[in-house]
Amino acid sequence: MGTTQLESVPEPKYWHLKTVLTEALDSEFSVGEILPNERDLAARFGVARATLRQALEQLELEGRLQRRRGVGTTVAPPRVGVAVGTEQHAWPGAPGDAWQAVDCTTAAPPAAVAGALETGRDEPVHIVRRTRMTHGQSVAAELLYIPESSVPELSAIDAPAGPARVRALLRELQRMELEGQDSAVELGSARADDAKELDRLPGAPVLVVTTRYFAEGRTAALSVATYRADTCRLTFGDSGGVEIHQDPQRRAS
Amino acid sequence: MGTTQLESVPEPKYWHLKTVLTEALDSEFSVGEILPNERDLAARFGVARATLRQALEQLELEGRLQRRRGVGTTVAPPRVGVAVGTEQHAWPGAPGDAWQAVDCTTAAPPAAVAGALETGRDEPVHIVRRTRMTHGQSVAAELLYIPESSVPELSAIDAPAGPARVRALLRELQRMELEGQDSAVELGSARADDAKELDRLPGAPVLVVTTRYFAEGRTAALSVATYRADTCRLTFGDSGGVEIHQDPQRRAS
DNA sequence: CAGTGGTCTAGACCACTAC
DNA sequence: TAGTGGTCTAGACCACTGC
Repeated sequence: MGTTQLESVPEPKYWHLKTVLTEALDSEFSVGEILPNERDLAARFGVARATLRQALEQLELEGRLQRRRGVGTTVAPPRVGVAVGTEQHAWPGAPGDAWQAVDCTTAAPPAAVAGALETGRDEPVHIVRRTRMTHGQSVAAELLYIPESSVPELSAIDAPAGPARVRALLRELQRMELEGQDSAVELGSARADDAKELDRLPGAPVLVVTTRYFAEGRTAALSVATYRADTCRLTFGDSGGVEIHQDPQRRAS
Repeated sequence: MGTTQLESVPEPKYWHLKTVLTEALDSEFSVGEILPNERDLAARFGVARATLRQALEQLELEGRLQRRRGVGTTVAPPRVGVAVGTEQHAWPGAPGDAWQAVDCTTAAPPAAVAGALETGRDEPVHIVRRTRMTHGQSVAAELLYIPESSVPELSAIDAPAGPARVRALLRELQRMELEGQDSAVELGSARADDAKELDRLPGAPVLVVTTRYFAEGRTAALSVATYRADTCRLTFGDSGGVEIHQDPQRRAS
């Protein structure tokens, strides 16, 4: 009765480790600095390497660390804010667009895309692959689906391949009046092709932003953009975003 | 020369396993169904349990599975779309608000919050804790920071504690004209208190939505909301969101 | 109580990077 | 070639759920 033992829950080691490392990162390391390797760190903390890795994985997920095979673990810079929802809507490819076209094909859409486009599974769509750069690093890869019926002029003349074709496609889109758009954000893991584009390993956590563009009473285009979750903070709305990390810890100064 | 050996890269086992399981989930299982336990599954696929778990973790991250200690692994329902960016901005607590207050304290703000509020580190803020329910399950936990200077009337009269105090606080806020708001979304991991609120383990992946509310030429309130990343799809914009998962796999029917 | 997922260990080997 | 992080194994024990 009345033992002083509160909190009988033993905190998992990797959780405690993460806390310790977080504090160390805040106080003793600066951005870009390389940490000791995993074997040394594990030994220093007296845990198995797998346990240490569990803590490192979480810190990487939170954007505090960056790990690269063959190189080492470094302290990551703060996440960059990337604007994904502007106040005034605009077609992809409009002036000021941050995206850069990579290539372009025409094929039958995946079932899920066909559903969102409310188009038949048989109607081919143009698929434009684009990437988005910020501060010299690529932060997102996008697949832009445009049904042939959205750009009827283009399919008739069979435009040239490559970048010229992309330009023609987007120019055709912009001739319509954009009636609205909406977006959704969810967590996903990078497919092999996206991972390559983003310089990450397959399965890396990404924020998937799906945007529908409405024109002429239907969905005229669909964009599926995958952003690096470790380095990006997606901003919506009036101004440039907020500088907050989820770090409501109070430090007794 | 010209060996047929393409793709000399050996695909990691857990990655292949994930693919196989994904296909099985699509074709052979229905929502809510329970999978065999991890030890059986690992044996069936001829891998160590840790390897199997790596695949399951990714599937849970993608919202395909739900795992609960002591119970088992079940097939998750599709993610629910939750609206976080309405076209017409509104104060927290406005009519139609999906949030429910839990409690309320007054304290010095964490340093990061003080920065975003552009208030002194010394000025106390009201901290309202709220939760958001959808379809009978809680999907988000929020901390709402309101500087005392944003609700001067309230601090003067020293309102009653509990829910009544929260109502008084939000009522005071709504007397100001909301001049704008902006939001940012980033990936995080659940703190212990949030995890408890969300019925998840600490460290579970969450989408952190940080919203600033502007009034009278400054930031009048700050909301930090953590959404369950496994079950939620955050929607912004005109209509109710998109029904797309990142699943551009084409099935040869 | 039996059965589940969660944590942890002490190894091993592989893929990649840089010198 | 040496050193890094990434994958994988075969165990063990713990915390939690439901009967």
